[in-house]
Amino acid sequence: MAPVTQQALSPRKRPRQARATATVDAIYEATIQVLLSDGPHRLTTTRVAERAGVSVGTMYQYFPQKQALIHALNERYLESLAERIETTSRQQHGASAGLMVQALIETYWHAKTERPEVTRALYRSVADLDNSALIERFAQRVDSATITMLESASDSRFQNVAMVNRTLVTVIFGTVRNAFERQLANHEADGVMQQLVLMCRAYLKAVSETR
Amino acid sequence: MAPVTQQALSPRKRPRQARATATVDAIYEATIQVLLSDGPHRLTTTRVAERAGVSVGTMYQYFPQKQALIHALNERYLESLAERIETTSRQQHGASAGLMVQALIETYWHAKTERPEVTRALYRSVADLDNSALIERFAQRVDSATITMLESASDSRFQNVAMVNRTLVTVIFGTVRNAFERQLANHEADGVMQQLVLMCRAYLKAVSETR
Amino acid sequence: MAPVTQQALSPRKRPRQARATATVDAIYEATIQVLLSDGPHRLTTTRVAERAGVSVGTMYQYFPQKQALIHALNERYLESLAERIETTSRQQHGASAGLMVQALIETYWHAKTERPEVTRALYRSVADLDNSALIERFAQRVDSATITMLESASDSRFQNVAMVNRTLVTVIFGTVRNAFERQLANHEADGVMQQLVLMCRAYLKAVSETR
Amino acid sequence: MAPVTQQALSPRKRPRQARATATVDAIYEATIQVLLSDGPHRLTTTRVAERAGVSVGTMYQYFPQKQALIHALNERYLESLAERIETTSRQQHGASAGLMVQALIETYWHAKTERPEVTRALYRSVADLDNSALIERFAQRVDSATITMLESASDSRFQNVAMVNRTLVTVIFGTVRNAFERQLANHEADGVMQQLVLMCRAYLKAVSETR
DNA sequence: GATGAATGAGATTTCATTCAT
DNA sequence: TATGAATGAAATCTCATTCAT
Repeated sequence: MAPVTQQALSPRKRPRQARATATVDAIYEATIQVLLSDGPHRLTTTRVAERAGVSVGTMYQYFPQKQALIHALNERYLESLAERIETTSRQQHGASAGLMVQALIETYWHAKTERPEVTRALYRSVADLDNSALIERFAQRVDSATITMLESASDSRFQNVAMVNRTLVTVIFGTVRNAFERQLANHEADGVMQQLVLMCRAYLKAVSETR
Repeated sequence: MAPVTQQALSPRKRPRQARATATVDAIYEATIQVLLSDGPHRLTTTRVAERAGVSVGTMYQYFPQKQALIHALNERYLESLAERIETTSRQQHGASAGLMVQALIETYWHAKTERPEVTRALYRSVADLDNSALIERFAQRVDSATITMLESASDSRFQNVAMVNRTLVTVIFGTVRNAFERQLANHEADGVMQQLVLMCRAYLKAVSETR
Repeated sequence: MAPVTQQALSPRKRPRQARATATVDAIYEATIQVLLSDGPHRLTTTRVAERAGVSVGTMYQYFPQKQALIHALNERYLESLAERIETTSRQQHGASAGLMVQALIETYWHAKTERPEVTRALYRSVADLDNSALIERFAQRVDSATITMLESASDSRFQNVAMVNRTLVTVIFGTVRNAFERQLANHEADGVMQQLVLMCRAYLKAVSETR
Repeated sequence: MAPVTQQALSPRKRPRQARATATVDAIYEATIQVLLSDGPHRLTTTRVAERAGVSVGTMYQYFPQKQALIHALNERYLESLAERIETTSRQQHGASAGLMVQALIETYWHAKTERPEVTRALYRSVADLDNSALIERFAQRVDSATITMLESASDSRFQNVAMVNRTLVTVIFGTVRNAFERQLANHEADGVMQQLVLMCRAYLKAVSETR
């Protein structure tokens, strides 16, 4: 396998013709399908190409390495996740802090559980990929959105909003992932999510000054 | 690759002699080394054997499949982690609930961060392994220990101790993993851990009846 | 294709068992066969392995890259060529300068023409290989042998033996190669070789002082 | 790859318009560039087209096969080389034989060294090409020109002018190539060229009858 | 004519696993 | 029992060539 350079992770060329765009989309979709049906270690370039209904050669026109595929997939996923969180943050602007964390938790949990196999596939796809840059970018977008939200809370004010935010985000994202991966029964998972809301609220009350 | 059967995942034979034990240990150590230095996709049987100073043939005496290696590695790790948590749980028996969660968080965080590369290597080794059975067993040991601990709290009593425990464990383990993986700066990570203690205590206060 | 590092050009491991030695020899022989029968651009790793009667995997145990094969082949060839020239140089020690160049020309010409297809195959195999290091080493061995020889000439003495030697070697080797590659008819090539002897002798007479 | 037929080696169509000529020139130039910067095994049709600023499709209008490109390149090169030699031969018509060989050596050496990378690139481009026909044609043009020249020598007359000429040409061209490929230091190469002149003159004197 | 997307055979290379010694 | 040579299926990736737009 060729060494993975940063540059090699971005698509080799942008599709210029309509045909090409369709091809790229088919490849994305096929990647997810293969990840789901065959698992990450059966995610091979030939399999993806076959499932996408294109030749390997075509795939390599757009993704110069296998890694580029997975990278692009994660990029897309984190992109859409960030957008959902930003949307929630905007919607909760000016609400009470309690409602904010509740909305955040729900958004994230839904994002992870609405297509659970996709989530699982993505978690597992990552093993070989250095996606710390992606994560970093994602974290910054999220932090910026949630801090803005928290600062607008109608009922609370925080001395060290950065730390409170970092704590909340770390706890919520970590807990959701863990609940997801522990494969809790549905009612158990729902219970944990409710308790998580409770917990975050108790925390917010403890660290906020009333406005 | 031969299909992975459950039976095939356990070492082919238990080491009976001192020499054999040393060999197996060398193999474990070598696996971690290779994982760290070469990454999971360069974790090959030849490389591990070479690093361990044995021949591939010998390695296959102890681990009938490559998967068995990784499986055994994770088993060992979770085993020792469970033991540490059980120890902590015993030590905190009868303490206040607040001290309990603090001890739990510290134990888990230390376990993850004292050899961070090993932790990272193990996280990454898992991609292709179905380790849900391992996780399940680990979770049960932990739950049983922490529930016993929580029930002995000197200052609190919980209506639904199972749920409270599940919540705490999910939150703590999830948060720790997330803090670890986000690669927070040291002081940030420490801050989050302190806040996590705070948060868990606030939660416990909210859901407990004074004894 | 992986980038060609210098290290990668030497055999990956030395054969330790008799079986392994036989394998390596078979591979060398097969490489020449394929080069001859299929031409350099049909020299593929699979073809060589097949012809050698081993699996590709085995071949890669000994030659980590396709280039390593060709490199080894050239190394072997230049090695034996250098030996022949050294032998000739020793044999002509103390002879007349005229006999020396005659012997040198004959040796080189025979070496090139006794298995002409092999010679041609090797010339063509080189296109992608940076064999300047090999050539350099070869040139030094040859220079050292021929200078020693020339200095011992019974009938001549040279002011600047290094230059005379460099000239002779460059002219002889170049002319032989060119005669070979121009595909002259046999009698034409023989004629040129005889004239070359004549020419070198005339040159030697012109630049030497009688002893 | 389609089998290479002789007919397929000539450009598919002659450029009739100025635009077409420019395109073909750009392709030639690009071929050399790619050969120089990427080496012969990275000489791909796509790369050449890209460097030439045309599409692959367009390139295939002019060169129906990749081989045709290299063939045409060599043809062009040998063509211009032959012309230079013819020019020199005409200029030296009637001069002394000594001046003739001197001029011939200088012409050839300059032709090879004025753009050394191009020379090297061309040498390496040839591996897979059967260019014996080209060489043959080139040799005949050269022979015819140099024989005519030699026959006009003011100071010498040769019994077997064909053989003398063949010898001179083979020696000079072979030596120049070898000096070039051995990568001699500049002063060494210049020295060899001067000695070569000396040598050829000594030879001519030995084989000629004074006129 | 020109373009460049698509093709797919085929090349290189890896690596889990076996088995003769 | 230990060794490590051998295996070969399978993976990644390339590139000459075609052809729809």
